[in-house]
Amino acid sequence: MTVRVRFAPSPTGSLHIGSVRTTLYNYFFAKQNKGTLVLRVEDTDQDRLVAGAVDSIYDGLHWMGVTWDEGPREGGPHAPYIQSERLPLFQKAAQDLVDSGAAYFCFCSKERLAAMRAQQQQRKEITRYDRHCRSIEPKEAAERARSETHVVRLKVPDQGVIGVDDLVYGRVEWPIETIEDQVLLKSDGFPTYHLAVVVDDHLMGITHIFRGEDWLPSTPKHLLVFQAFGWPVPPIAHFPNVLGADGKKLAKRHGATKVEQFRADGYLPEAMANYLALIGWSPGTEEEIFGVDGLIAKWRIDQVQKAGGKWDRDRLDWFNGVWIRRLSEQDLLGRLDPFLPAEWDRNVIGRALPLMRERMRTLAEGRELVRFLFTDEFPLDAATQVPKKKDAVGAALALERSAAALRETTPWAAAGVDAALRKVATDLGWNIREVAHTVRVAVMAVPIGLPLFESLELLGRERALARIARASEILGEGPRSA
RNA sequence: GGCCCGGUCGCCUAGUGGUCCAGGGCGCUUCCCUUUCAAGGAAGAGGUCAGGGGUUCGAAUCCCCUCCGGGCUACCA
Repeated sequence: MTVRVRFAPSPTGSLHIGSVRTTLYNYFFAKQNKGTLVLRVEDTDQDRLVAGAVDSIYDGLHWMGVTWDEGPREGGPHAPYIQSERLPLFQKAAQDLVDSGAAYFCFCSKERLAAMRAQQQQRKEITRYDRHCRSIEPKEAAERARSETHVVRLKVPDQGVIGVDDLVYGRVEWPIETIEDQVLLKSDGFPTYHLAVVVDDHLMGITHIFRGEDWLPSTPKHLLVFQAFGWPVPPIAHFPNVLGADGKKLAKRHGATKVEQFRADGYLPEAMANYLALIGWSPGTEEEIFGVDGLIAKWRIDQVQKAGGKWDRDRLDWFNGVWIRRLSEQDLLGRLDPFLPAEWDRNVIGRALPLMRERMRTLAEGRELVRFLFTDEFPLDAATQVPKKKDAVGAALALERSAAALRETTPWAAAGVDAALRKVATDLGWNIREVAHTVRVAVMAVPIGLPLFESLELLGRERALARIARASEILGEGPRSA
């Protein structure tokens, strides 16, 4: 049997990092089994639709390198792949269940339901539907359904136990009396999630149901629906949630949660996939740098963790740095490009690249590292120019001597700059670190960054001298203004 | 409240009865390298394996209880 798995996002916002992890696992499984991956858009809640959400799903997943075989834009043998375009299928399915006596029409108003729930809560009872409409004669119900607004509810058995052998969580069982007569078809004619997933997973020939842990509690509902139709239940697995630092499901308040945000911040898809895959899965070895191909080869569902994993930005940053360093210069330059202003000379960037790559954890950081090469407009602070244990007068002298030395340096290259500044240091009785510090701040504004000598080479003699001159002026003003 | 799931260093995790007085990675500390910062190298701190009872010659690993955390509990997905 060919493996067919699906990922079924709701277009209710831009692509969440947690959904990406789940999708990745589906993708790995499909690929390693030479199976088919299906994208199905579950837009059965018309109130929560967000424009552009499907674009976000496509953009985000494609950026990550995930591809699928069937979907809204790809088409396929089970089209359409958007649930709102499959309404007749769900309506027929619901009607079949009513006809077979497994489901019934319910005419209760939302107000009655709300009042009932409030009462139950007040009496500290379990809040669930009281099956008020379940006793209406089918004939009468069918008649009323013609004119009255109604929903279709599942007739849940009175008692018993229902369970699943989850591929990750193992055997999980629920007492049936804790499950209410679930709404299958809403009054607007749309199915609920619980009807739609079951019907579509069956119709689309899905062989393995993989989804996030938060769906585990509603699995018995789905089991009951499968049962009502008399359909076989495919193997099911739930994957542990991705959590925020506080242990709760990762959400907006925890910071960035959208793929596009990470993309915009300069994270590489390789790093995202690598990092994400390792939340909730481990190869069981000490290897941890994996490309997507490696993940496809190594990922195994029986190695998936049950406990949720917390999001750790530092670890992501580390993975990103690792992947940045693994890129060829050519490749890295290409990735950097969209992060750089168009007017920044790419040849200069290319020359700076070897200096940058070990210092940037994100592409955006890379941009900041070379900013000083392209703009003379940055704030200079006299105090930071002065090395520890030195004073402004000394720093001014160091700058003056450095400028003089650099004026003479030929050819204008890092090695010569190195030698020249070392000589200045010796003459001054300073440490080269101290001279470099002062010059660095004069030229780059901050005491950290790319190596100074190479940076000066890239900057060019004239601009370097101009900046040193400017810094000297500011240094001279320093004591007076202070 | 009810149902369900989970609980190994701050974080991601290895570990499925002995080779574990618990291993790796991130982060942290120190040192080396060094013009800064990184990267790289070396060393180190950090864990009553949630707690308590069992079972067993032997338990992080099996059983029970407790505690803590989380998810779900809609005509949301």
